Amino acid sequence: MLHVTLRQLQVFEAVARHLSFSRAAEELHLTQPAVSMQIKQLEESVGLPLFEQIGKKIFLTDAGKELYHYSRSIAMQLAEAEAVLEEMKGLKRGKLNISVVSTANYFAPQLLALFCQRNQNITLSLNVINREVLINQLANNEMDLGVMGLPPDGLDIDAEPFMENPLVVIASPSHPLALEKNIPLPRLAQETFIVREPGSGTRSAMERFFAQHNLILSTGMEMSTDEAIKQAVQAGMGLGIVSMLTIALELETKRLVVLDVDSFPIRRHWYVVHRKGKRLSVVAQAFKEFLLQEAAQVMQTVKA
Amino acid sequence: MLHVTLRQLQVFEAVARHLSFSRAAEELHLTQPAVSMQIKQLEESVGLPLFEQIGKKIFLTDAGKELYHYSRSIAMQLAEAEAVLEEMKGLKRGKLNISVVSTANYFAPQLLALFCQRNQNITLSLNVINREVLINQLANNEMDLGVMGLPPDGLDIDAEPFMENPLVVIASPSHPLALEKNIPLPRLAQETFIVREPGSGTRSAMERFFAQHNLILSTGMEMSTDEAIKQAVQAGMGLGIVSMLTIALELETKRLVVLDVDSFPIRRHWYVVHRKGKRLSVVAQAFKEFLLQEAAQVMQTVKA
DNA sequence: AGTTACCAATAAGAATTTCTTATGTTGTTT
DNA sequence: AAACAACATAAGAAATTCTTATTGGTAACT
Repeated sequence: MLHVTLRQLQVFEAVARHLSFSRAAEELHLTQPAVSMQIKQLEESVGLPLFEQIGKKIFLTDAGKELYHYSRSIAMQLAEAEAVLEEMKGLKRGKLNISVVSTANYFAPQLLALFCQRNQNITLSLNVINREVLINQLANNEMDLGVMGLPPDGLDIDAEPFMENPLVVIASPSHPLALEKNIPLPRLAQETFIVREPGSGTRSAMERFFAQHNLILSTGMEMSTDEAIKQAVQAGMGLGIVSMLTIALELETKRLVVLDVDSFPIRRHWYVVHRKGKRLSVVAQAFKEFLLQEAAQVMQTVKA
Repeated sequence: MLHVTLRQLQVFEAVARHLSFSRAAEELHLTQPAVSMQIKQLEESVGLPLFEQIGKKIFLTDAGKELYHYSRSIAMQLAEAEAVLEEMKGLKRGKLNISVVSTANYFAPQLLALFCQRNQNITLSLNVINREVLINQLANNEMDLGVMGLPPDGLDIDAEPFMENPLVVIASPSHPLALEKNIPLPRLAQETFIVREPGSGTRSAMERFFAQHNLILSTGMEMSTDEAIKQAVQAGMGLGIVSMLTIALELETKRLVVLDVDSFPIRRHWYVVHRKGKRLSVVAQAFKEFLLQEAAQVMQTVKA
């Protein structure tokens, strides 16, 4: 490999531009011998003379002309790199890789949209995956930030709650319990529940809740999305437990109702998570703070 | 300006590629701490972290990914520059700027063509100009090599003869002297000569020759090209003095004849010239040697 | 848990590179 | 011939880039 230094190329570029060692030295705030030496070394490692002196003036040799071309090109690249990195420091630009758990799909896009609107030039990629995959990504550092309902225990995770995530029992409006008030919790044991697949956050939260209250719930069908559960509940196939945030539309259009069960809603939160010790990029840090400080309020506004 | 070194970028590129400081150190035949330091300095001058360590593995940050892109690009440029310069060293490639005096136009192209044929990848530019302009270019280092009939005295010129350049007297076949033998030189004083413009090499050689032999020649028309002189002589407007090389075609087709005058032909030579002290490029050097060693022979062959 | 292995960070000093000052050489100008 | 302008050269100072030796932290294996 050619043993040229960037310094040599910079000096060379200046000399070639001025066609003068002394002028170049001035421009670079160097002494003239320093320039001479750099050029000499450069010529040495290139193996060809780059300048020729005819009388008082100096000229570029053919080799010099070629190298001048490349020097300028490299200088351009560097300047561009500098500009890009400088922008990244100022949050003006950056990439943000976010993974959210399926359920968050009902509100995350709105938050992301708002954040992007405020901070132009940010390239954002949103990954909607289930809880298990997200935990995997977290372990392998394949994303900047994650949003999930309940951070896992084992791993070293930095998780902070930023918004409420009430789980409620939903039913078709025609369900016998639809109009009742203060339904006692044990009453649910008689009902069939349509649940998410094992590994889902909602599913495990639900199981833990029933276990805590010494209830055995009869699970009917398993569905892999909240959307499917809502459909099944609407069709009268049983009750469901979902995040309040996912059913705004169905409540409004009276396709579903929330049952008034004792001890409900289950009070949970949405967490923004990243692996402990991960150095967040400026953009990621900004988005995290945006979530912590404004997400709850923003979602309220949207709902109203 | 960013104070990055090429070394830093090289080291960074290796680390980014291997995602390991130790592997990069091996590849570069360095110790691991050396790599650590280079990266640290690079991060310092960039102002952003380039890697992040999660557990045992390291990953590129966004800034790192950007810089990686530019590092590779710069490395490519350098490799390309190296290849080009390496080729130039080996004569495989190069540029050659040659200026020839107008008269040389009759043979120079053939020589150049042969040289180019032998050495592919050489970019050649041939400049046909008159003697005065050529001397100017010589002084200003605006060309690699020149070909002229008589090198100027004043300047520091390195001139070497490489081929004969006999000047002969030409006439129309219908001219009274056309068939005479051993025409005495003074006889020419009665004839009218069609000559090149002042400043032309042929013109001054001619004037010097007549002055040496104490003859006053009567010049009729002045023409700025040898081609025009030949036309005029054919038309019977007088005699001409031109280089033998320029009239091969006309002799063959009997449009012109060479007069058998005493002391003729004027024995001159073609010279390859460059400013003294000029560092000839490898290509230029090669062409010069080609002229010195083969030109005469090649032109013989072509004529025959 | 304790041990081992691996990887990167840090510290100190050696080797190398890159500067500056001082001076020499060459070609141009007066 | 002398003065000037421009690059080359030499020697030593300053800065950098290495190496060796050591520390700290994480993961894997008894």
